[in-house]
Amino acid sequence: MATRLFQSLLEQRACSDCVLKPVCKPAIIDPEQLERLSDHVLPRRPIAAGACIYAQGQTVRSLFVSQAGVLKTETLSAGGQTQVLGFHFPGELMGLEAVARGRFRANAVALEPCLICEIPLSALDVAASRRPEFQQQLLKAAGSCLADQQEHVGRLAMRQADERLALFLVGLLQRAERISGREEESIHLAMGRSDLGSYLCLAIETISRTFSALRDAGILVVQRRHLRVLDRSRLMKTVGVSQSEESRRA
Amino acid sequence: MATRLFQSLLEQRACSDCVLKPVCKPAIIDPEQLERLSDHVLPRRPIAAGACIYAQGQTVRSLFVSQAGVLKTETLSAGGQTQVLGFHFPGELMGLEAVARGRFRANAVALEPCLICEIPLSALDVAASRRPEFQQQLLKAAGSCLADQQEHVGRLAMRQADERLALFLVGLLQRAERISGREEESIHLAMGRSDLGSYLCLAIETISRTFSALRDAGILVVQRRHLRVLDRSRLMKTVGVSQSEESRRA
DNA sequence: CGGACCCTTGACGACTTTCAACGTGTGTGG
DNA sequence: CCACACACGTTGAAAGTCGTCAAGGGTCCG
Repeated sequence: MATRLFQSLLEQRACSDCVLKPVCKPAIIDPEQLERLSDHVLPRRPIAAGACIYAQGQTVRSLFVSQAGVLKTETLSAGGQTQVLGFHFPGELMGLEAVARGRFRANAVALEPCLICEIPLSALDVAASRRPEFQQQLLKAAGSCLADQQEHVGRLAMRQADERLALFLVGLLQRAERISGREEESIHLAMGRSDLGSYLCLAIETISRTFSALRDAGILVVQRRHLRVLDRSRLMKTVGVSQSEESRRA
Repeated sequence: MATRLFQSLLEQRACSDCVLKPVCKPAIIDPEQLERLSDHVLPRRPIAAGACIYAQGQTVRSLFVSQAGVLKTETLSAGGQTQVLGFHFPGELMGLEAVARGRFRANAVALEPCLICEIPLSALDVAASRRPEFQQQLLKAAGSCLADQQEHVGRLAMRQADERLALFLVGLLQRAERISGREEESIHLAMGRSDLGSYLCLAIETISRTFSALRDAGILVVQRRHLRVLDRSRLMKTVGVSQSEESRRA
């Protein structure tokens, strides 16, 4: 065990030269904390698209953060159907929901080639004992995950399909803009219609139709997984004001 | 600030005589940890039904655990509508989702008379610095919240209304049985149809109709908020096997 | 006893799902 | 280099479920 940690120390790369550093908002907010933690983060590991970084039922030994690339988490429900629980963008902590029971509750699958940082649970303890404030950071990261999940519930509560999808797209825009720091107008969807449908609890046909409706309305340009936002204000307005409500008011 | 903490120490009651102790699984798992923490938990406070223990937008200074009584958390969305995000049973940690941004994202409202434990964030720090393992407990509590929320997303993914409601009821049964330690057959709903509908993303009429359907099927006895489970196995079977699927197979 | 609130029930309409067929893009093999 | 297969995405038509509107019944409290 100690040898393993030692080995990881040998192989480590400092987080200070990690592209994640300015991005890693939810996972580790304070760059100073990052330095502390860097002693115990395993080296980043490249992951192929479609590969699994952890699987439902496995024992939890580490948490994960993507440095580059988007992942999805999905559970296999009783009926054998898969349910996409979330998408995880660079800098977002993964696996926390598993520590309570000690086993992963879902598969984490790379949607595109990824660079993954693995953080052994033992490293968290070490980091926390060295720097008590680190616990606060960790707690904030946990709170952030929880807040994300709650936001998703809020999305699902949007009754109409167009509201749900629009809210999701706005979220994507904002996440991308937080990273790049500038206003974005194009969106690349890392996930297919199938994953999107499962995530938003809509049939893939409904996803497709809703994209078409947004296209016909002149709000989006849709080319498979590449989107361009033509009318940002109307996209925002779609959230909370569904088509049916609009037509009812007219 | 220090005075305030000091005062809380004077008023404190030991968690060791807390009815929550054997119950407090998600919040603080190890009774020994409870002792540690007890030095810094504010005295329990009785809360009237309908009262608010924290409100959306307020600055977070403490986390909360109910000792007795169920609460709901709800957000006011842009449209002025409220969305129930969760129900919180005794022993479940509340407020964690707020620590990331520093402000509560929802109102926490008592559905019945409650006894609430308030845990100042500063107390968490103190407890963690005294006992490093406490961080693990806290992390598990956070993971537990996250897992609960994910389970709820899984519920919302159940397409049919009867599946969602049945899954919710099964969850209630299991929670009650975890606390009492014996098999329960009656359920008391702390929440009205309105909150239930918002939580499950269904109209209250649909909730009502679904209850009636379960009653007509001989699965439940429904008397307002008091339920009795007549046919547990068929209630379980309703989860994952909706009426329409059953009739389709027939 | 009246009123307010909560819950139930019915009818209708709208939205989404389902089933089915049809493009389109990509990759493999000839 | 082309042909084919396969996965992915789109579109159409029909059916079903749930939401909305409306009315009625039950319970608690003043």
